[in-house]
Amino acid sequence: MSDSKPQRAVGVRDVAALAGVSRQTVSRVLNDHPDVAPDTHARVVAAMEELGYRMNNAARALGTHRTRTIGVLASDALQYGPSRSMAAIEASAREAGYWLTAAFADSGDGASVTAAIEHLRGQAVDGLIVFAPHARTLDVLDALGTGIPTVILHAAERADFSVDQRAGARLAVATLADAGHERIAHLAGPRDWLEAEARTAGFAEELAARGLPQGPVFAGDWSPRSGHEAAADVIASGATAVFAANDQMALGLLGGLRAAGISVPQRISIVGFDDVPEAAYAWPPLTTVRQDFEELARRAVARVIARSGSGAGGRTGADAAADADRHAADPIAPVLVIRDSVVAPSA
Amino acid sequence: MSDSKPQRAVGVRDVAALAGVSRQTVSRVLNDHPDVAPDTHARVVAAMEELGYRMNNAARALGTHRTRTIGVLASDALQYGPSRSMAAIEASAREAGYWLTAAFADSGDGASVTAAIEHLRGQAVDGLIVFAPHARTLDVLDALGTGIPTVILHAAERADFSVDQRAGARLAVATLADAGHERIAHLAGPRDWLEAEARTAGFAEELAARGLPQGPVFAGDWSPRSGHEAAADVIASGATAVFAANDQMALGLLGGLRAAGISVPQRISIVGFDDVPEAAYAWPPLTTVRQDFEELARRAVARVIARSGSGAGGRTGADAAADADRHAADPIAPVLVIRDSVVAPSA
DNA sequence: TTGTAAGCGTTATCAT
DNA sequence: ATGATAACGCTTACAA
Repeated sequence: MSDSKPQRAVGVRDVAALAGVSRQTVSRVLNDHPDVAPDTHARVVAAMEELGYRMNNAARALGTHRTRTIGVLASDALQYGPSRSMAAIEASAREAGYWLTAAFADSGDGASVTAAIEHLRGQAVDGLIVFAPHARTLDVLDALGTGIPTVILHAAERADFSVDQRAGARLAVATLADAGHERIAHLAGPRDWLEAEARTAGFAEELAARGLPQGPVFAGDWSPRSGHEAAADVIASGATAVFAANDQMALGLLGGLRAAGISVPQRISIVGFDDVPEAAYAWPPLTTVRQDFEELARRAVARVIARSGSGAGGRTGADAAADADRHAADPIAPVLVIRDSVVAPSA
Repeated sequence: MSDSKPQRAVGVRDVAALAGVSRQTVSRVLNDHPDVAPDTHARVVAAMEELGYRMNNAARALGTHRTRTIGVLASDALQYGPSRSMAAIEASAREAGYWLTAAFADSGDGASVTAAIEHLRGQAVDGLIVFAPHARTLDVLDALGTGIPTVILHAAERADFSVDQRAGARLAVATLADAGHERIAHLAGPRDWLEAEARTAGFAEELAARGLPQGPVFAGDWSPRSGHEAAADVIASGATAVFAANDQMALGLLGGLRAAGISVPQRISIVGFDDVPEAAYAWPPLTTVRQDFEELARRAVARVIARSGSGAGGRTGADAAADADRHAADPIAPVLVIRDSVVAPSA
């Protein structure tokens, strides 16, 4: 009962008093202002230490109209790529002294995307990183108009930054073709997924570039199940090789082929996409295409911070500028990881 | 050029003016206060609509000392369990009108955990949900003392809420034993992971309960690679069955066994843990133990909100109370998913 | 280089 | 049931 004061948290006021300066000077120290005498600075810092001062972000945000928070709309965050991106984004953001507010959504469901965006806007984030694997996500975004710096990821050619999906697909097909395959099938991702379409386009392109016949395209949904189920179609098609749009489907296909008594790679060669941890230790180890999600995240965060920091904020002019160079950055090149699921065709 | 005003965002002030009431009344509507005349309420709501009013959370937080934000320290969020939990937590939080601020960390690295916690505290979150797969995370947490309602997850018996890891392991071993296996090996997760230890304990318990000899325990690191590498040891041990502490290792082991010419399940039966999507479509489809992460997330979010809402905030008294019933909630029962990787031993 | 004064948009307190 | 007024903790002018 020594003190009946309502336990007020220490604020700039207290620090200022202890250091014998004004609140404003404390604020200057807090914000690394150039014009503070070295020893004043030291005194303030010491006072902060002694009092265990912690900034109140709400108060700062109220004054500056910036929250140092980036919102991430992580659609389909359970997929391998998005989950990797998410973790990498957090690391980059934290390093830059930013916080991350996350919202998840099912990108196939427009309402869920809208809800997530609204949620994030309500949080007054300084910028947005949106995973838009699905074209519909982009439509919703355009319709809503976020009004703040926004970076689109996981949307193939329509993304602000991306790993070159088409190039990756061509790499995969090239591997198969180089091994001598001519009847190459494609196990595609969902048609309304931008990255799936880009991979399918790359598949067709590489085939065309080599004068090879267009192979059959089977529709999957990224899941191991769909890969498993596609096995019958693949066998029926007479293809000697398959480019699967992701590793999960490739793994499922592997199981399905095995179950049907078809040996891989002797009878059918397979190339996947993503290089999930399982890929290297499947039987046979899967040849696949790896994407650099860390680099993707780094670029995205840097861009959002730069945009929000330049003061332009949510002005429409800034948005136009953003649009202008949306496609400027070169896509990141994927790399082929060669393992044992590709050999020359047996016939 | 019609208006040179600096584009001030609409606030309660504007809404109040348009509705012909005071700011305080608008605030009451915003907070669902009981004492507002129905038609006043309607008028205010209409005004908000018309002006496109959006609450400023920073301002609200400044007044209330609460941010309606839950911090999530998602250690090892790339693992299957944590990533599932994360998504589920976000859903629960959003439903309750809360935001999520995420920080990721490598739970094995104390410094990274400390940094993440500090980061989150700086954000003034109302509560914390911490994934503490690693004992060290718990130690760091205790040493730091968060000062706010905190819920521990993914820490086996030391968690506030959990899926019963030991029971799950016993389920797995029981399946193997029921099939007639007597030489059962365990492919364990990292020893300093609490959930790995709990699964190993369950393994030993079930064996003991049945009067079966304790089988060999091989150390893995959750990765498919470690499962793959354990194949040789498993073969050398003469075990006819293996309980793998997670599906990724089980899948890697499957590949390793295959590569060594050992057929599964004919020669060696396997049970995994997690029921990852790949498990059902591996060859053979993997029998495994499924955890209900959604339920886990629901409970965690409910608890954090309840604790932070009761007003006790960061008082030590509340912390003591939290400790008191930390182990009160019954663990969630895992369920066995029977597929084709278990048969009777051949010998 | 440092200090003073005036907000930022909301909620809390006390009236009415 | 509603209003007036003072916080909340910080930052941005503007002054000195």
